Amino acid sequence: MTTELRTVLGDLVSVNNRLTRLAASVSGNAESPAIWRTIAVLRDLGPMRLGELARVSRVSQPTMTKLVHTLDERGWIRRIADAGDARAWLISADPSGGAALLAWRDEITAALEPTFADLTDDEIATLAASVEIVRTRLERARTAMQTGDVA
Amino acid sequence: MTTELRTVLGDLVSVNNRLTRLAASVSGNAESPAIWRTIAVLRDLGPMRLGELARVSRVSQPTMTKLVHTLDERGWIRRIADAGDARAWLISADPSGGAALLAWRDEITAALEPTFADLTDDEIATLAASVEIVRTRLERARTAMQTGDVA
DNA sequence: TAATTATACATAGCTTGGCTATGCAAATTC
DNA sequence: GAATTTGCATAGCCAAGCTATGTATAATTA
Repeated sequence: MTTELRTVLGDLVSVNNRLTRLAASVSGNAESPAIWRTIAVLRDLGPMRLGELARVSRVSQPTMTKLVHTLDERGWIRRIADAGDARAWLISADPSGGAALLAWRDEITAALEPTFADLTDDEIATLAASVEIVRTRLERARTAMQTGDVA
Repeated sequence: MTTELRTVLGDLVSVNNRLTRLAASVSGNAESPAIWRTIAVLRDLGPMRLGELARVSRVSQPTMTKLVHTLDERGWIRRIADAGDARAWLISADPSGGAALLAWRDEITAALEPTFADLTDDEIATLAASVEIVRTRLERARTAMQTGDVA
């Protein structure tokens, strides 16, 4: 029923909010979630223009300009001039950026692992299935957005 | 196996990161995730001292002082003097804060619903189960922390 | 009991992530 | 060729996060 779907969605966002803080705090807090999110998007979806990267990441274009600047300073992305449009850049994840992302994931998963160590195989499968469900909806929201939809 | 657990945990944090942005962007962005997270913690766990609220929320004490100040301005929490310790306050969710939280949840879930509308009952159950799994681990991390543990 | 140490919260000051408004140059359209 | 649209950058603001430090109360201990 719709009521239950809404409840679950609300709980999902709420719990995620706290999990994100937990992940940030168990890592050394060296880099922000926004940095890792941006690299992850680039790795998952491939090189794209700055504006599209902003839309996919659900941040404003100026915010993405800043993030890309920071990532560029770290050497974690490449800016490739877009042949055919002198205004545009293609933003691509540098291998070092991917490596940094993996290192961060290692760090937080190692820190979180004890707390989740007693999960059964079924529970792990449940989490994996949920990740897939949310991932497909994020992708859907992305493509819907491109066609002018709201959510 | 452990490898798969780590992969799932990393994916979970990554996907949540993007979902949090989606939720923030579909809402009017009127208030920050930190505000809602704090009220949610107070509602779930009941009144507590500012310092404990900071630890549970995984933010520093000065950050929580600021958040509580903002929440107080909105009238969404109450500061109750702790009888027996003149330094301490008990922070309690005001009914208006709970109402504001529910209104925000209504807003974001209404906005997200179309994207998730085609979920089967099984998929909804999977999401609900995941929420419960993560919630229990957050609670475990909280109590472990109080006994001096790291994660 | 008086002095010391520890605790609870507040303040100061910084960085980063987020936003809107605006500017500028290149593409596109008329 | 002029006007409009588009893509990114800049400016300037606020909130959330941090560390370092201050201040008052508790707790401890000499």
